[in-house]
Amino acid sequence: MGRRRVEIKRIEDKNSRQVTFCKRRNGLMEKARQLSVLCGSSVALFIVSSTGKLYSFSSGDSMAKILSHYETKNVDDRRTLDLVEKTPDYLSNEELLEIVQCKLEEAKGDNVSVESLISIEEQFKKALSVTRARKTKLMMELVKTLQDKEKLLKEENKVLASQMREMKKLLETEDERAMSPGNSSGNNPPETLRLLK
Amino acid sequence: MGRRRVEIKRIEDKNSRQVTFCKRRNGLMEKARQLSVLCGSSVALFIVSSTGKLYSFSSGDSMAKILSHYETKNVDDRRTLDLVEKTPDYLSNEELLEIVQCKLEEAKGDNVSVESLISIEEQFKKALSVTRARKTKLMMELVKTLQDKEKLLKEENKVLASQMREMKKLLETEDERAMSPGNSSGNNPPETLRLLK
DNA sequence: AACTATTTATAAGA
DNA sequence: TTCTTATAAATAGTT
Repeated sequence: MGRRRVEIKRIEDKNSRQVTFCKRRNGLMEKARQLSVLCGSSVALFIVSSTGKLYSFSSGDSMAKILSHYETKNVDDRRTLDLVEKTPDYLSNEELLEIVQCKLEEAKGDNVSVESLISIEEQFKKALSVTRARKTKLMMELVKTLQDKEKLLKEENKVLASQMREMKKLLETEDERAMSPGNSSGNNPPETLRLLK
Repeated sequence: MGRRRVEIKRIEDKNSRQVTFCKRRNGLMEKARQLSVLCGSSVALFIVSSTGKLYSFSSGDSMAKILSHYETKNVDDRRTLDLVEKTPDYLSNEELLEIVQCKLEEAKGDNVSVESLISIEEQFKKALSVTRARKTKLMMELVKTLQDKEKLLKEENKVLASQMREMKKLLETEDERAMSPGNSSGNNPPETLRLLK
């Protein structure tokens, strides 16, 4: 949406990359806000520029709410995982074989054609494939969710840690002043300095 | 950007809210991806629908770079995941079939017995089973690791938060003292108290 | 930081 | 639901 169409690949020119980053970051944040308002959904967005600066948006009561959703989602995760655990696919082949052999046994006396049995086997295989694919997909999604979650928590951690540092600095500054009140460096007049802290 | 301008406020009609959610969620995810690619920035996006379903995007790379003390583990995760992704087990059945059929073709002119072919097939199946089992195990372990990591990070978070509360309390106490100097239970002289403000 | 020519996203309709 | 289309919005290149 500009003067010309742009390929989605890393912008090599440092300057225009910076400009684009700024523009699109703002756009993305605004879109995130709009989604959360329009649809009443919780949204958390973290952007780290290539220079390491963090920008974040989160809707309403923010991370706490989203994290509480995670709590409930964890239950779902467990359920999914249990389901997956109870589908030991390395047995399915043999099970399938067994079932087919069972059918074969049944058909011994009758005039069931080999062709129809082959077709049955193919059907079983197809069903197995589908199930297996679904299982893999589920697990991949679960892994992705967990990795994203990890990132979110790390970000939250980082934010907390930086707030901590700020506070510590504040406390230390006050301690220093308490120890040597006259020592404050600055171009501000003393009265202002006192008030500023 | 539609047939008419739309105010950014909660959509009351449940149905069109759902439709809008779906459309804008996709749009937002795509925008997030584009930003991360174009500008080489790390982006993490979490969306929770009003019905509680979680959608997330995160750029694969350098988020971890910034949080370097978790880096090595993350790299391992990625590697494992890549490995797993490159093992699409729902194709294996057909691949196996193909290989066996290939063998069958080869053996056409020769006097290879059906028995030996069956044995070859069984061997293939066994190998497949083992691979599949190993893959599942790997994924399960990865999921477990990630869940443990999540727990750990949450703990760390909790600790940080409580330390924060402690500090805040400390700061507030000092503010109070500053506001009413005569009331201080302190060993600090008045001059110091004034400075603490 | 502002300005537009364009592209892109999407609201409403089919 | 999915596709189509008219229009609003975002933004690439420019000033």
